Amino acid sequence: MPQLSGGGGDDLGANDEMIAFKDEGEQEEKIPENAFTERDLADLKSSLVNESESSQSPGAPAVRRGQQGEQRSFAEKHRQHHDGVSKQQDGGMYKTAAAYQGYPFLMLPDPYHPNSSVSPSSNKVSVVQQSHGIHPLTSLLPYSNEHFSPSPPHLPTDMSQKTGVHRHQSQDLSGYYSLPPGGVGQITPSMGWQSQPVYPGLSPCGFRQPYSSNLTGAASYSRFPHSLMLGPSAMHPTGIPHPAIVPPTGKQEHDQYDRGMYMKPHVESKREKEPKKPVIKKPLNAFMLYMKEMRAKVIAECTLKESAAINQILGRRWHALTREEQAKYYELARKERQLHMQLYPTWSARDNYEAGLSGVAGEKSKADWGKKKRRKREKLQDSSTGGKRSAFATFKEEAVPAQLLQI
DNA sequence: CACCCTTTGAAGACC
DNA sequence: GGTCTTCAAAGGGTG
Repeated sequence: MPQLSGGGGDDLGANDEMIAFKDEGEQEEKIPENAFTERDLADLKSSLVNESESSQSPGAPAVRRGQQGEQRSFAEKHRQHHDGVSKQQDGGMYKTAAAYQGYPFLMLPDPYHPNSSVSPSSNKVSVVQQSHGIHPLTSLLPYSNEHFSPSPPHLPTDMSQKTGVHRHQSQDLSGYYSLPPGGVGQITPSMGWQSQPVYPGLSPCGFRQPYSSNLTGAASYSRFPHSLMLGPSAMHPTGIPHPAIVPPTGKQEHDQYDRGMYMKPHVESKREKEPKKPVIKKPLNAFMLYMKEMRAKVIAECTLKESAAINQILGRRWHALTREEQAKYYELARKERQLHMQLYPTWSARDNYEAGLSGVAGEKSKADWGKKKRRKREKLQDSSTGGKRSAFATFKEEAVPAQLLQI
């Protein structure tokens, strides 16, 4: 059963990792242009995506050599670079945190201002605010500034009401069952920290932004996500319909979700016969929340559609976020976890370990389960000599448009 | 049509 | 306790 990590220790999720992020960015920023000559071709290729996204920044070195394989060892790198590289760029914002002294605030000046967080041109990919894209739990969160208040009203208040939590939720749930002022409809506006337009009109991918997004588009978002249209299949055991309960249809779940799926059990006509156990999805972590929000913009800006490539860009952007910016997503994620825990106190991530394979708990045989595990293990073993990285490089080479690679 | 790819983070499993 | 594995989202690509 998921638990809050040490009550309060969960705040901001992973500070350590964020520190690492900064280190990464720092390191990437500081590495000389020619430093990558030592890197393998895969690294070079993989860096191209980043270059493509950062090249729009005037003056930006557009060099971010750190790659996924290296991102895990930034603490070490940090030690190597810290003395030499902490000379600039901290902007004085995080001087109290030694680990952030070298953070490259100039590295990626957040070109994705929130005004473009909604891409009218993207009808397929949702951002976190979009009704069809709101994560089951994300949609429940009141994305108001209160959300990030110094002393968030999460656990104590929420838990204090936990006795009746399954029936009458606390304010966290009000965003779902009855929105308070500043509920879901204000999700995007609340992301005001992103609203500093930087290099307006210049796409992070080196292209003029092909759209002029604005938040008015979000106005059309359903203030009451499809959760309110939930059908019986999405009923929480407590009787409260909740969108985190996903019909166990594997990949289909997304489509169903996007269409207000919970009231459409017939979508899965083939498997209709078998009584399905609803699958309660994991709460989204900070990065997932970030991805949901930013995906549409990246797609619009980069004219990319491959999620893998987009995720790479988003991963880099995530690292480029300031600590404050990330902290807000960590806070959102933390609230999601709390809410999830309140709604599904008996739920465990383990529940989806097997169910997730097919979307139907227990549908997949243990043999299949083991097969997948084995597959991954083999992949990892292969990657010890570049297996994963090679696949990564290959993917990028093929998936990332040539124009992006030529920047 | 299931799975892969790709990202980060959380949580469970395992040693 | 540290490490490994899985799953969250997303959608084009692949076999």
